[in-house]
Amino acid sequence: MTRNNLDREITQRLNDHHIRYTKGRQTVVDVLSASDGPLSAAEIHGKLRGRVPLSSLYRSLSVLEEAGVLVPHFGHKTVTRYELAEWLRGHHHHLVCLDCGSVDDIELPENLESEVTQLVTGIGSMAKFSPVNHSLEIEGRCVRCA
Amino acid sequence: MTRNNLDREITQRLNDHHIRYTKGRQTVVDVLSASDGPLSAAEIHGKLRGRVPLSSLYRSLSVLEEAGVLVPHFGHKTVTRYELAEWLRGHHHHLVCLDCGSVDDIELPENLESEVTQLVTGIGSMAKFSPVNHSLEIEGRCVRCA
DNA sequence: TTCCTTGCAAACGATTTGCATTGGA
DNA sequence: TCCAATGCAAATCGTTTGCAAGGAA
Repeated sequence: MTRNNLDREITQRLNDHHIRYTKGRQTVVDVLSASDGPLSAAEIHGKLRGRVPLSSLYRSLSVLEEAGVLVPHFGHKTVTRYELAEWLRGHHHHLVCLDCGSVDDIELPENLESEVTQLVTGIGSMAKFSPVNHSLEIEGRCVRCA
Repeated sequence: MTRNNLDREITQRLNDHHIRYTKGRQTVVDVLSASDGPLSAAEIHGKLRGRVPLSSLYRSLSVLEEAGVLVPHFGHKTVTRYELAEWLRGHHHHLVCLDCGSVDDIELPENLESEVTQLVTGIGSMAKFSPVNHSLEIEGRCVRCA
């Protein structure tokens, strides 16, 4: 999705939720959309050179999460990382490096992804569970740490 | 795995690591092996009616994690939940309920599981990533909340 | 004895909240 | 104007750590 499209979509969505798309919130979205993996509040804070106070960041994050713009990811450690929601960022899975702790997104080719979806559907009916979404979390070593 | 087997395996493993399998640590393992999903320190503390102080629980958990007996699971929220490691508990995936937050384990029939494994292997070579383990996290609604 | 484990209390780090101020519709 | 959004500082909550006491080898 182009940056303009992203902006339009989000503005729209926030309007629907009667939430303002303020400068601070745009900043958060900008940083996250430029990232290739989920980021924590502290990481975003760092990328903004501390210009936005942490408390405001946390507030922006939770507002954007409620609106369905962001999704939290709980990879490892005590910190929560966020990324753009699927309808903005596309469906993907995660590669979690056991050594450096980095979390990278990965998009599967269509055929593989549809296999996963079928699997999930099957599991749902097998377990009397109604799947809403899924994520394949793969732990291992990234290229840098291998 | 029977409870006696479990005990023997763990004792062995801890011996190898020069770590004592004390009463407190056994208690933690007992509670976790009786559970059908990962539990947080606070939850274990509750099940033990507060008889074991939280700080000791946390210490037991981290010792058992280092020894490879327990594995942390970061489902939702800020709390870390633990469960027995795969070599004790068997490989499985997670069903995370979006409403009540419960995390249930699910074991896939062999054919489905091998599909997942193949997928993971494929993804690894595709992404220059060395998979060590994987987990399919399915979010949705459990029977109770559906 | 010697080293590991435990309990308690204090310390920490991530996140949340109260309150006064600022800013946008 | 009026309510939502922000900044700051204080409060919370999960988790970790220092230190003295208890236990096993």
